[in-house]
Amino acid sequence: MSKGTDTRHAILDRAVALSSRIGLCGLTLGRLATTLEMSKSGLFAHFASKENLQLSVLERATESFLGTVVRPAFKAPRGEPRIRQLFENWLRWAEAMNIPGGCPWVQYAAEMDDQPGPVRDLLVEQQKGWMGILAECVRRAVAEGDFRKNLDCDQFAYELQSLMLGWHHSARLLGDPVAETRARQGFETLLKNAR
Amino acid sequence: MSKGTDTRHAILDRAVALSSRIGLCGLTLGRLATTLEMSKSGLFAHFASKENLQLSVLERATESFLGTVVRPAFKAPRGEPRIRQLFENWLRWAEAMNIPGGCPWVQYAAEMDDQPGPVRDLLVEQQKGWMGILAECVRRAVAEGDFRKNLDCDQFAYELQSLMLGWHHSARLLGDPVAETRARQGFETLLKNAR
DNA sequence: GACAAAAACGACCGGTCGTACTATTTTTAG
DNA sequence: CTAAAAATAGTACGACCGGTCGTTTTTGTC
Repeated sequence: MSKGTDTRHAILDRAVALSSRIGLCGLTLGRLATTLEMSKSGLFAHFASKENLQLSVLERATESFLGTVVRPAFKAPRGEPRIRQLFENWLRWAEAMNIPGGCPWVQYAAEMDDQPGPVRDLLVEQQKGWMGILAECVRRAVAEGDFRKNLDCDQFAYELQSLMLGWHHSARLLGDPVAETRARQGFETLLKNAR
Repeated sequence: MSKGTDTRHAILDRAVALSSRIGLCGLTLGRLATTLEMSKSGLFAHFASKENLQLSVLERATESFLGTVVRPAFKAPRGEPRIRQLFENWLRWAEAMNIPGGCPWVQYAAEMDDQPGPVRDLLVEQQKGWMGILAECVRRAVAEGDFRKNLDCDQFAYELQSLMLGWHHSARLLGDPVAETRARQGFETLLKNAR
């Protein structure tokens, strides 16, 4: 790997971590450069524009998410076990990837939902993709016989996603020590109702 | 009412609306002043600091929330009807108050969860208060006999809050046309499991 | 080890940020 | 009606924003 792509990766990893705390808009070239101990202009040269940097950050976050949450879960057997693993990996991925601000998607989703443009468009596409993966796994679980035949799979995905957002809110903002227990219990209820 | 407090209210109403789209950090004095057609310094004089403005915005948002969501719901009978009304009012309050960016709390929660300071502290206090109201209503519903005796009321509040966050995500970011239907269905499931 | 290409740098641009101080206008009370 | 008080506007500030440019340093190849 050439030096260029090497630093680019380092920049993006740091950018994902930083933006998980302060958002994609709050992320500034100067601040990012400082934490990387490099010059702002040197950093800027890799991306040509801030918007391009933001898009690259989103792409890097997806790579990370797929590699840490999705792909490992697909090693688990189809059906309920795989959904369990997805949930479990999701709970862990931010800390596993040393992302200090918790799941970046939660941050990005809230800040971009009223900021039209290419960045939002990409984010929406990525989030729809994730919801699609989730729903597909549920459909698979129905096919496997783990869940009842008449289950509304998109509804299941919706409620699971909601639980994850709720966990983030409760754990990160409110600092509730039992947030994870609550999320787990909600998840079990969700499963029970699906069987 | 004196002229001063009058403009102050006008400023804060506009600030809540604006910050629902761009957040408390993205909210700038200059931009806020421009939309109000007044000078930046004239606006600034009302608050003495940006942090103070942010705190005032939070207080104004709570006033608005209590007046639009909570108090009207408390006119409904104790128990399940009141919880139903809380949910219904919550779904409507952003548009009812002409807040263009959807529920400001969702925005604030995501952006402040890693920004220590008085603003975050106040927000956390407010959100805990809201969760407390929610849980208290559930406890009341148990006492009324609408819900089962062994219901975990805090868990109920947690899952209801999650549903609301999920609705915001699905409706505002993904633009899912059935988001509200999904939220309602999740709510009904929640109620059914609680009876 | 020479040398071109790639990468990183420092200085600087116009503009906006929050904030401070002063001046002017408007509101209010006697 | 008028003078004090309150509200608003004007101006200036240092810091930082995204972005440009020319220069220097590093890298990879022959």
